[in-house]
Amino acid sequence: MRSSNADNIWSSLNSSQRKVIKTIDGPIIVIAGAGSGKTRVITHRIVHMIKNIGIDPSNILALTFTNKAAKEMKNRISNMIKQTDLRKISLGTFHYIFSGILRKESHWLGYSPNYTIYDQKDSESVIKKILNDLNLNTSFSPKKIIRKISEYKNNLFTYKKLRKFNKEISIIYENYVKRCLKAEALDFDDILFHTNHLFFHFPNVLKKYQEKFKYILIDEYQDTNRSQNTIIKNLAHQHRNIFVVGDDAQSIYAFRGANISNILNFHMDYNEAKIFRLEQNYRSTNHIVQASNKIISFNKNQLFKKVWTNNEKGEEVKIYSASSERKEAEYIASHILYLKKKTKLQNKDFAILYRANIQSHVIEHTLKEKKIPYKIYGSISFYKRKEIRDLFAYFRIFTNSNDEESLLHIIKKIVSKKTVELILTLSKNEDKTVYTILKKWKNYYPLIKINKKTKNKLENFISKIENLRYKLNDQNAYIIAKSIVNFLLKENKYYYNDNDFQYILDNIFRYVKEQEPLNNGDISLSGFLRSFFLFKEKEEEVIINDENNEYDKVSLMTIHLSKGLEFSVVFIVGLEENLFPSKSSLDTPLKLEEERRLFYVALTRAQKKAILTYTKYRFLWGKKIQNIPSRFINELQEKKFVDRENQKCFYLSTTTQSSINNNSSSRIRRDTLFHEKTFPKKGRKVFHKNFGEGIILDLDNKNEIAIIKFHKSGRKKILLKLAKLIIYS
DNA sequence: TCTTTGCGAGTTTTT
DNA sequence: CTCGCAAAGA
Repeated sequence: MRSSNADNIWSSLNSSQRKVIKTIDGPIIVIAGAGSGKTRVITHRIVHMIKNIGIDPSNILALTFTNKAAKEMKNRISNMIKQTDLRKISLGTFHYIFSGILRKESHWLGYSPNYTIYDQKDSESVIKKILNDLNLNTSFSPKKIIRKISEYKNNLFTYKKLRKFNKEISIIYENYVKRCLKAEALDFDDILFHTNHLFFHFPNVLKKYQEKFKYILIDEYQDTNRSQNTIIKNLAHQHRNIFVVGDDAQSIYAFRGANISNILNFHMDYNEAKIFRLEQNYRSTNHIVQASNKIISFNKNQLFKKVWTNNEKGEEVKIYSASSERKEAEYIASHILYLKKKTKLQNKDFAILYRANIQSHVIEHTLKEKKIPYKIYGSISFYKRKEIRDLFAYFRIFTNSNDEESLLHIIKKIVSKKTVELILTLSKNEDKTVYTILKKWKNYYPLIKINKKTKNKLENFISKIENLRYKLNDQNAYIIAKSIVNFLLKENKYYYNDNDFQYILDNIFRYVKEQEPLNNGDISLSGFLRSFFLFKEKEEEVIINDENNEYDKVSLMTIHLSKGLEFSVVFIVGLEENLFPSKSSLDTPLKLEEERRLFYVALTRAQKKAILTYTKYRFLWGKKIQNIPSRFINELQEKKFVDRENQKCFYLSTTTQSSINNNSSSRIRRDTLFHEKTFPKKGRKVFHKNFGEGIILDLDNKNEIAIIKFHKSGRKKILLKLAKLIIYS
């Protein structure tokens, strides 16, 4: 029997979407073009499965790549089914879902359920210690090493297998794995890697989850890496009810190990698989759809698909050429104001998308100047603050006392470096964790040479921590966190002694509360930490410059972050060779195609209007560079759907362009052309992020260092290469 | 032991 | 410039 609600399920769908939803059993792959109602298909399918077919919601596993997508899906479903049913669905990101399973099954792997999650900073610091300990002098930075290890893990390559190919990295990798195990810590890749390990070595556990997850749905399948795909294959092996949705044209995470061949090879893994295509675009105007089709046609590697639309033609895709990045930003700002006046558009209907985060500075400044409220998506800044990192170190050792990174972070502030080193050596010799040594301090301190004061300090510290841990056992996250803060306020005279801290704490909790729909009511401290460390990267940072209008803001973000979103008007900025496509992508055709897909993603975010901008000169990384317009602009040279707002900008044919790219001497010559107005010059007015307004008094002969007189803070030497400086013309 | 100073390195995209 | 680290100074 169908309720009226269930009828609504069908009314908003077209016939091909309905067909996709009605096929429940067996492997299914849906190739869904941009704007074809992908999310709607997944959400309605889930609702249909539960309400019409009667499938138990706890048998459903739905995986997404971003927290944003998971949240969006939950919201949409929640309007159509019972709350109790919603809670039973396993819906979330790969990392979130499998970190939960690892918590439940951790005993198989020798971990505590309260294992710590290491972020990249933690991993880097572990690598640094390893390099120190092993006395290795590699040419690779810890960052590069951890990226390499990450790549291996995502391809399920163990250090043992690696030994033959790259001994040096393999040894570091091995040490890293052992240290993480000892600390009971998992990094992002471990969450997937260990899940694979679990399923591979413990068939009974695998069987349990195969039985539980009878129906598996995966969004953005083109972004799965090997590690993820293997988990899925194992889980789906028994019931084979696997439903994946993807668009090869929108694969933009190859640098993270995403492998398009997963989508191309789906029918090899499941030869009975049914293939559906969703090709009608509901999002964008005809001109935008045409332009994006044109762009993607330049890629050789792709599945056959023809995205089309019945929507109105709309305006042409606009291309604007500015003289400098400052002028580019001004154009964007004034164009927003103009469109707002002319139409009913609000701030929130606009998005400004860029390739690299660094491009946001000038735009932010200009928007502020023109009093346009905006918000910027990116990493959260408050976690970078020292107090917060300290506080979280305490949180983490409360849930997992073996977490070496966090413990050392704290101890370093209490005793000297030398003492820390002595303890570390002791821990190594005795093969005990640092926390164990401190806990049985009476047995251990006679073994090392330290003075009485230090000895007492540590003794004091550990007994207080142990007391508190005992007292707070099993309390909820909020109570524990509050007690820790109080404890710190009493103990340490340093930085936190005011309401400031309470405010920050409230912020953290509010943030996690916002994620609650994803977190299914887990209120333990380790649950809190898990969601915090898995979600924190994606939190949006809102810069308030208009208190009255909390929700109506222009969005600024990288194109990567914009995936899955849509806006009426989209600005894609900085369309210049070496920036977009990025410099490092130019050496291989494969990387270049990924950049093109990235551009495709950007363009297809737009519903009504897309505006592409590029500059002739850009002040980037300390140099004034004369830019060549991006090849993507060239690829759109079709009068039908493109409108060049201001000029006959100097187009180069593709052949000329590539010859310029290959010829580095001509590029150097271009770099040295400085007749543009917004570049540093004596007497020019500037604005500095910290020092405010000023005037350039002098420049060195390479134009690298400027002497600037600031109205407020006086004379300063400024390194142009790195200062976030805005130069007025 | 705590604070100050000085130096080198770093810019693609992120779960 | 900003961050982190190491060595010198108080």
